[in-house]
Order: sequence, then C-alpha cells, then structure tokens
Amino acid sequence: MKLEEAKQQFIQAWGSLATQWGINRTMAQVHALLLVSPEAMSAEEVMEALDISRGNVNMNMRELIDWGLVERVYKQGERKEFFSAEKDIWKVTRQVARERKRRELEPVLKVLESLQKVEGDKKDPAYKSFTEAMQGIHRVAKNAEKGIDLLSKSEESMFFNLLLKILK
Amino acid sequence: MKLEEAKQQFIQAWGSLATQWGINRTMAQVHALLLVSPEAMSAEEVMEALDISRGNVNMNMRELIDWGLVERVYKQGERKEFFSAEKDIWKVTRQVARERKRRELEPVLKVLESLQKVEGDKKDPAYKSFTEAMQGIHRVAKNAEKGIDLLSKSEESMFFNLLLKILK
DNA sequence: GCATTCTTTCATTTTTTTTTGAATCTTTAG
DNA sequence: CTAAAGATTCAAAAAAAAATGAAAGAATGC
Repeated sequence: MKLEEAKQQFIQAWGSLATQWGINRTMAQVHALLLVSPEAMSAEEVMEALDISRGNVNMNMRELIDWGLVERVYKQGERKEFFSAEKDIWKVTRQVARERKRRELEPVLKVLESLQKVEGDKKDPAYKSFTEAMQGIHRVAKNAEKGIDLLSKSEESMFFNLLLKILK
Repeated sequence: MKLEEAKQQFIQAWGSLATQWGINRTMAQVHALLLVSPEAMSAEEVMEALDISRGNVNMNMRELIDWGLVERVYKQGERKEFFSAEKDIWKVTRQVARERKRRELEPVLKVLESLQKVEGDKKDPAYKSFTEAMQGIHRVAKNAEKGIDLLSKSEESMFFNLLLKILK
C-alpha cells in the first residue's frame, strides 16, 4: 500500500468511527488529516485534501480547537493561519475524556441528583422502581467520574500498567 | 416533583445523552422507559407513552434486543409480547462496552494493523509521521481493549474499588 | 382451514444534521 | 487611509437519519 492511499484509508476510518460516537464525520476527517501531516496545514490545503468548502473547514476547525485537539500556528512571514493537531494519542484521549466529562457527564449527574427528590409512596412499585433506577445510575455515573479523573491525570504507561496488574 | 414528571425528565435526559453518543434518541427513550417501568411493557404501551408509531417501536426494540439490553417476555394467557430492560446499570455498562468493542474497536484495530504495512522511506517525514501516528493509535487502542476486557469481567465494586485504590 | 390478533417490513415522508458559498468582517502591508 | 488577503458568518440547499403507516407476514385458537 502506498502512503497516500493509507492516509486516505485512515481518514475514512477515523471519520466513520467518529460518527458512531456522535461526532461530525468531517470534523474527525480534518483531525485525522492533521494527525498524519508532519507539517501544520492551511485552511486551503485542508479544503483541497478533503474536497470541502472554506466555510466547512472553518467551522470544523473552530470546533476542534474548542475541543482542545488542534491549535493555530503562525508561520514567519506568512499572513495566513496554519493548523496543527496534538499527535500524542494518549493526550488526545485524556483531553476528549475531560471534555466529555464536562459537557455530558456533569450535566447528567445534576439531573440525576434532582430526580432523586421525586415525591412518592415507598410502597408504590412504580416509585420504588424509579428511585432505585436513579440511585443505581447515579452511583455508576459517580464511579465513572472517578475513573475519568484517574485517566485524566495518568500517564499512559501508568494507567494501563495499573489496569494490567489488576487483570493479572 | 411528581413521579410522572420525573420519569419524563429522565426519558428526555437519557435520550439527549444518547444522541451525543451516536445512538438513536428514540431507542434510548424506549430503553429509559423500560428502565423505570416496574413491569414489562407491550409495544402498545410504549407507543402511547412516547407517542411514536408501531413500526418505530418495533425497529428500536429489535435494536435494543440486539444490543442485549432488552428482552422479550411472554405473559401467561396473553397473546402479545412484552418487553423488559435489564435494570442493573453496571450490567448494562458492561454489555454496552462489550458490544462497542466488538462493533467498533475490533474493526478499527484491524484497519490500524493493515495500515502499519504501508511502504515508504524511513527518512521521509510524511512516512515517519504516518507510521508513528499509526503505531501510537494502535498501542492506545490495544490498551483500551484490555481495559474493556477488565471492565467486562469485573463486578462493579471490584472495578471501582481497584480504581479507587490506585487513586488513593 | 380461516378469522383474528399481533408483529414485521420497507417505500415514502418528515425531521435533523451537515455543507455550501456569497456576503461581511478583520487584519495587514504599503 | 486603502486595497488586498484572509477569516468568519449564516441563510439556504443538500444530504443523512429517523419515523410513519399501510401492506404483508406469523401465530393462535376455534
């Protein structure tokens, strides 16, 4: 397989993985493109490489920057902006985990806490079933939060070596 | 807050969380509805509760069964089918992790392995950047696989107590 | 066998998400 | 200050995903 073909395959694979995780396919493709590019790229280069419009590049790049996965790079003597992705995938993983915690897990925890306050009769099976479900979900979500906090702080070797020891 | 209102809020929250994770909102709402229902429900009851069509209930229920989150229940003397969701959220988490591993992680691992075989000059920065990226992603993905395997086999208390010890 | 009840399918419609590209805004060099 | 290069915005269009509902398919009991 040739390099260019492999890059294309990787970009496609990264894009489809992303859609399965609720992430815009194009955003993931831009990310993939930058991941395999040794140099920072301009908006124009990205437009050409992925055959998408200027506006699309701009919006998805903003989103990637917002997620903390891409940064703007200014080159000496160049007027335009360039973009570069964090290449260390463990760092990327931690960053995504942190963001998803902030954006999704924390709001859900708030809702779950407020839903514990429902009024009702403890003997009513509907009430019992509901409060038990909420408590169960809340407990698992709280534990997930701890897991993410651990992951967020760990070095890759640390984290997985520890899991490995547990596994043994 | 009244029970019915709380159930509705939970169903909505579960639905929006799901869309952020690339899962059909209605499928998640059906799941949420069954999670907070003490009794197994018929297709008709689900249709009414969520105000969706028969076909929609059928398709999403099939998908939930496929994910191993819901099962068919046959009641004595009743001709129609009923549906019931696994209530233990830790079991649900493990099941989802197993399925996502099978459906997403394993195919990606295959692609990443095949992409290591790209031909090229080790001094070419584009080649170097690409193979390094692939190796890095592959290593993290392999470790993620191990993590999922651990989670899949663990009791909730086990898993999180161990993480907790690591955290200290 | 056949009528009834219930389930499944899938072409069509509806809704949601994503993309485009022209207009506008910003920055910089001269 | 002004013109050009570049970046951003967002209404409209296109594409993708999800929902509907009528028709077809099973299962059941008489």
